[in-house]
Amino acid sequence: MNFQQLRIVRETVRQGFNLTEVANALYTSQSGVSKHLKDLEEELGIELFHRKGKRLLGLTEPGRELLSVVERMLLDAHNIRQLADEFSKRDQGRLVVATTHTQARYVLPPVVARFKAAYPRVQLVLHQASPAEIVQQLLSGEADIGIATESLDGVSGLISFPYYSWQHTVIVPEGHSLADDPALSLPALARFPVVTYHEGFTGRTRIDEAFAAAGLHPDVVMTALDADVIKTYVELGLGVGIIAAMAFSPARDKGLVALDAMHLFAPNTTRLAVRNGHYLRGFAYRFIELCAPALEEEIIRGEVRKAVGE
Amino acid sequence: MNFQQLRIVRETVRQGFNLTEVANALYTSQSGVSKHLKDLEEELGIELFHRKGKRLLGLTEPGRELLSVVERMLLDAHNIRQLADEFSKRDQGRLVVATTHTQARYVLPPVVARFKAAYPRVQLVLHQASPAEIVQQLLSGEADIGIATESLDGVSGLISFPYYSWQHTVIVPEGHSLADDPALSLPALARFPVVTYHEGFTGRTRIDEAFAAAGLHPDVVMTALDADVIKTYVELGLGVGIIAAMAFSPARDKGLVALDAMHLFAPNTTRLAVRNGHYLRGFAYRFIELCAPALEEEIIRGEVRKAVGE
DNA sequence: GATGCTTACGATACCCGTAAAGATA
DNA sequence: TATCTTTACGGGTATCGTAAGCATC
Repeated sequence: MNFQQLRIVRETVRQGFNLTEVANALYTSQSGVSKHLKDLEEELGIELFHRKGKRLLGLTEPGRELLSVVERMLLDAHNIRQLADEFSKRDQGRLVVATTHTQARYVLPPVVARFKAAYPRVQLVLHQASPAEIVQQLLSGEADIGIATESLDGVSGLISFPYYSWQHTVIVPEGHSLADDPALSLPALARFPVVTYHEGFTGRTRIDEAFAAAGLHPDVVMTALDADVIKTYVELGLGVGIIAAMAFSPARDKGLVALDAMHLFAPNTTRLAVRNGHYLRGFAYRFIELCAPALEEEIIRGEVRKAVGE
Repeated sequence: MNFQQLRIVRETVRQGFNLTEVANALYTSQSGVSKHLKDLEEELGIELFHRKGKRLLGLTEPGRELLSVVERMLLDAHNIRQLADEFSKRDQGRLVVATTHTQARYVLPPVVARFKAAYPRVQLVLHQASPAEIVQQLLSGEADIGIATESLDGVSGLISFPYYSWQHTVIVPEGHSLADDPALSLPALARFPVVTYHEGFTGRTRIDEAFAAAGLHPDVVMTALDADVIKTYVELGLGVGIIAAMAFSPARDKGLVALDAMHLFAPNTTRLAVRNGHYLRGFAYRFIELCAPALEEEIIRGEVRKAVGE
């Protein structure tokens, strides 16, 4: 049993049991992949894969049990390297943060600026992605830290922490009739076509919940992934927009007016997540502290430790 | 990085940083051991060991952190093999139970008999040892299951379960004056020389606590590891004996009388322990169920899972 | 001087990749 | 037929063990 064999087992599952793809992904020959799998199966004395003739179809029962252990072992192998770099490279390295448009555009810039100043030799990579993709990138080890308002909570294999709270705001073109309304209400809002986020993005859940609770069915004429697109179409008069409050800036967004909507939609909690059992470099903890000073290294390490194996 | 290197790292610590011993323990050459360690240190870019010239003295800070990950990886490697055997060998294998004299002699025989009948192809090994040694054997992976009344609780890296409760009894030679006493008391007992277990064995703690709470200082003239030795010397008139109740049998121990002592000493709880994160074969769970039917596989697996990494 | 670690070097076994053959859709 | 897996085989490399050299105690 060696690490290459374990990597091949993991990759075989990830690549949907196509050994040619596995070989490509691991930069090796497909004959070697095939042989390694057979060798491992022979050494262990069990079949790890269901086969139909020469095709691999899926994992056997022992294969499934083995896979979970293999995943942990390869994660540990990665952890060892990270740990070594932590001591040998200290302030050099790479930090991958997977996050949504809203965070990347309106929240993280000051954090990133301060981080880059503090750790100039760390290569900071921002992966902009959907909440679901962020989860995948964390689980696969592609990303070290994930930040999003949706999807991060309650995913097995991830630990997430509340990061900050924010609310939606309503935007309309200057001179819109709603702008005169001293106290905006949901029924008033629902009389206009609505432009807002896609489902599963940037607190869209809270928006739908609010309308549903009021028994309203707003006419959502357009959904977008980010506030910039929404603002563009609100300016064109397509409808009223509902966006994250921090995405609106009076100075920048001339021609638009933001209306207070704190009383209409429940607050959203953006969460910050890391993979369970994933060894983080020291500067990763510093990045998290820059985001939310309350999340100190010891707190996060403690949570991760508690949850290992869950 | 390969498994041999990791095994060598672990063994180097276990053997007190003597590479010659490491080579012997792993059945390989000492030059290879030396080279493997250097190769690994070079690959990781850090020093794992403190050196004074050519001698290894101990782990460095990164070495210590690495060791804990290495231990888990090697445990996982072992788990993979166990897991494979579970499917390929089913009812064959080896089960090592580390336990004390008292359990081995007076409690486990019926369990062992039933287990052997149910799993004739499993090699059942009983390691008789002191509670402290049992802990060591569990932690090192030498033993699969540990059973003892002392020491097993609260050891980090082990999970233990209460197994059953029992009490001490007082034994005296036939015709001894204490035998006429209708209600035995601690002061009465303390007037005679006492023969009982060594400290750290078979509930000795409870005995000491009881006397201390009563402000008594009994004259312990002899301590032994097991009840058979104690009985022998009580028969010779050396003193009164305090032993585990299940170690006395009127039919077998002629010449001795057991006196009720339930009201004198607190009850003892014998515990059953397994190593955290250690994959157990199916028959190991069956053995545990034979000991204590309430401890089903799911319960133990659940506890182990909860505690991983603690 | 005894013990213990490192380096050098030759034999071996293992791993990888090319190529051909066999199986599946 | 095109895709995919297995088997066979040769070249390269890494690992292992012997032996010698050199610190440490």
